[in-house]
Amino acid sequence: MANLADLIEQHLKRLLAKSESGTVDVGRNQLAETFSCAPSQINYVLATRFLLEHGYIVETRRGGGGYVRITVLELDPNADWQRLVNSVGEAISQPRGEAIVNRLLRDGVVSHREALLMMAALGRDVLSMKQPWCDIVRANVLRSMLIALYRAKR
Amino acid sequence: MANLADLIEQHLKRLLAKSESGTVDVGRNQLAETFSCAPSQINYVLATRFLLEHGYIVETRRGGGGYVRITVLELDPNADWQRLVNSVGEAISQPRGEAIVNRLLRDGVVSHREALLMMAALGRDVLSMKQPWCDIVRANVLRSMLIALYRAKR
DNA sequence: GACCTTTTGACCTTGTCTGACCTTAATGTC
DNA sequence: GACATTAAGGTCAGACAAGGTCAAAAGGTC
Repeated sequence: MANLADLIEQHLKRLLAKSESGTVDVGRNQLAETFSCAPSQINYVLATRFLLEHGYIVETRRGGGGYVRITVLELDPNADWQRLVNSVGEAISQPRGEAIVNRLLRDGVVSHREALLMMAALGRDVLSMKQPWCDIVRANVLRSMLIALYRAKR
Repeated sequence: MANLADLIEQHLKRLLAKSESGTVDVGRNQLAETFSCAPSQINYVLATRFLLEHGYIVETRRGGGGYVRITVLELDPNADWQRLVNSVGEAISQPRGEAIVNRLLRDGVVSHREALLMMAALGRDVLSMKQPWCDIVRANVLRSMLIALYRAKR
């Protein structure tokens, strides 16, 4: 438990816990400097510990004034959302994706227009690829949209 | 958000929001003076944030009494769909895709939630592929969503 | 020793900012 | 009116400031 990646992970999670907004901005190079490591080490930590599946959103920007922004999603493990997001899985077919959207529509979670928008993004011909990839990308898109809705909930 | 270009962008957008006519006239050198930067920095901001695809028209005039005039170009949701869909093209980068969505939001064509939904579907890591394909799929997704919105109009 | 995780370094891409030099328009002078 | 002067804005290459990627080396674990 004494490796760098764990230390950096803890550091970031402490920062997140302290922040009101559930968001921290850090500089990749600066953070690497603090921990005396290669900048790409920061990417490793982000890629292994701050995945969407773990309830984090990482956004970055390059160039002057660039940053790494981490946002924590307070996912309630009992909430229907969590189950919903899990139900998407690694890959999902078009009919199963549409079924999820239809249920959201029926339950009044999304509007008619929102449902149309989601359907439009899940179409087979839209994600014009061969089998396994098509379903994987569809799962990514759907999961990402579900999380966006969840975030918009407040 | 600590870079000059963003500050100047915000400044100009505030001016535009305050203006009745949806137009502002500024002096390039004077503005550069205000922000203590090179005049060409102003051109950089105009070229990266006030393009036609962002919904702005920039006109300038040189010589004595010269000016930079920025006009907000409002999207007409009944007429501009064709052009909008065409502007997506065969392939589109994430920033350009987001610019289109931002414009839809700005002009009240989509709601906040709808915009979030669209953004969620356009993310880099969501369409987890390498270059040209990533942009091609993003274009398909965005085009499909625009068409869905258009159809929902009736 | 096979396998997984961590760490680094070389090289890449994107975004910002400046400075030197260019073009155009208005105004003043003869 | 011709010409010079002055007052704008335009262009572009290049420096600078981030973050991204990937493969290979190093370190742990069983």
